[in-house]
Amino acid sequence: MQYQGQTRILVAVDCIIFGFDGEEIKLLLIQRGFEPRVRDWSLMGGFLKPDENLDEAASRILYELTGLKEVYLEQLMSFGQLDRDPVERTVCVTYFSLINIHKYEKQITDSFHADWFSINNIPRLIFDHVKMVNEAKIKLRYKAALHPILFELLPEKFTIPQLQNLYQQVYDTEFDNRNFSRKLLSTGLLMKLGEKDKSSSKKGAFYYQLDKEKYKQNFQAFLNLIPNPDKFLL
Amino acid sequence: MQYQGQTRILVAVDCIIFGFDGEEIKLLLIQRGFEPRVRDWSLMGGFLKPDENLDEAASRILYELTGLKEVYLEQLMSFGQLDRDPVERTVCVTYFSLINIHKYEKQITDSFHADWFSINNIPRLIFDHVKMVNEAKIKLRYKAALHPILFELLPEKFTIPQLQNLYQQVYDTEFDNRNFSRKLLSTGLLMKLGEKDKSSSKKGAFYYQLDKEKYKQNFQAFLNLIPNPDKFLL
DNA sequence: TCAAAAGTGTTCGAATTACACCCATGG
DNA sequence: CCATGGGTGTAATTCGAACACTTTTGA
Repeated sequence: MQYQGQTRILVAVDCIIFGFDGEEIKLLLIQRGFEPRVRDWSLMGGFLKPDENLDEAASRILYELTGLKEVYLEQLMSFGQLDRDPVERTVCVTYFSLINIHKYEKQITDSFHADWFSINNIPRLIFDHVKMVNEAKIKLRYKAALHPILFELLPEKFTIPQLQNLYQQVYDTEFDNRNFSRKLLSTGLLMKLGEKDKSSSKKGAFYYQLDKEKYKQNFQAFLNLIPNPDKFLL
Repeated sequence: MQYQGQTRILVAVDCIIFGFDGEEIKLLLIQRGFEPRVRDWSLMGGFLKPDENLDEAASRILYELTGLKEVYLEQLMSFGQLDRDPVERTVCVTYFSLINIHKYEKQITDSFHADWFSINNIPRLIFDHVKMVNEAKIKLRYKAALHPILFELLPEKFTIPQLQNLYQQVYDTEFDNRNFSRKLLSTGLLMKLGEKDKSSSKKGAFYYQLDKEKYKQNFQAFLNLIPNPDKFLL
């Protein structure tokens, strides 16, 4: 049984994948392997299959192209401009993903002609992918101002200066390190480890780890790490 | 030219329409006119046509069923569970809308078997529409905690007690009226009128009006009207 | 005259900001 | 021994929460 007289349309799923290399926020892009616009850079995407729902499609696409499972993945929004794909009318549901860049294996990058690009230096993208990236950046700022999601971008063990740098990149500003670490530690979400990371200073910075339990429980809590958040939202 | 070997799918657009009658938050629902589940209550929706984009489809649907144009309409999210529509696989893009209930003409309600339901007393809905409504409620709380969108639910002229009541309904709590009006007026978004509304008290409450210019400019501003917002978000 | 809602100010405590110095270490 | 980044404490201020009384007027 079917609905009569209605038009069926291609549905695509595209993923905006963020990473952080310790210096900059990065975006994972692939070089398109088919026409039109072969070799142009593009978000990772694919068509929705008849036997999968939207979240499954996003996970599949992410897995096919990065080999990663169980990563942070959240629906962003849908795009349906008539001419957004020159080949054929396609409605696109986008997801944004935060991944630990170090878990991402290099060989996959190679085999799919994928590459990380600094968020501030994105190449020309196909279709309306730039608009998608911009929406994702806005949502990332929103969400990260209220929820501790940026931990998803870091390795298991990280230092406070690393984390501060990450926030500074996301909000494109500088924070006072004393206030930052005080607020951060006051959340009780972090556990200090014995080790130090000596890669970025002679003194070394202590590693911390997320308290997974509290992280899950407090996910809905405000993290008021960002002073004057209204400066940065939308 | 078309993409080969891909499945095309029905795309629907459903609208979650909020109103406020001065007492309660309401939801506009229609009685479905066709099988399956004829006469069951449903969100207003329709299928995406080949010549319209998503926003246009949502506006059209809203217009067809309420006669209203230029109302607050924002994409919520998309739903794609395999079995969400028993007739045929359908991906649904939802929008939520805030309308001034008094602008909504009664005759249209009648002709479409539509009706307003208190948000706290929603009838059984078809498919996954309850899930959609819940997502919309969450998003409404989020958005209204950061942006002055609830004015969209009120008439041109409104009183501060009315507005406070609206916020109290949205967040299902009570606010201190002294703090509320102080914060509200400090935004500079409101202009006091000479008239009073005497319908709800003997003393009467002054009408206010939005300063449209400032409203547009300050749309991105926090309205910290809600104490402890983290209690209410998500 | 009284009941019922509108309107207004102050005080207190907490939270946020601004700010400067010592520490540890590798070179 | 010194340059570099890591780490900590305090004072001043702002901001938000709590709280109670007066006003108006229709019934």
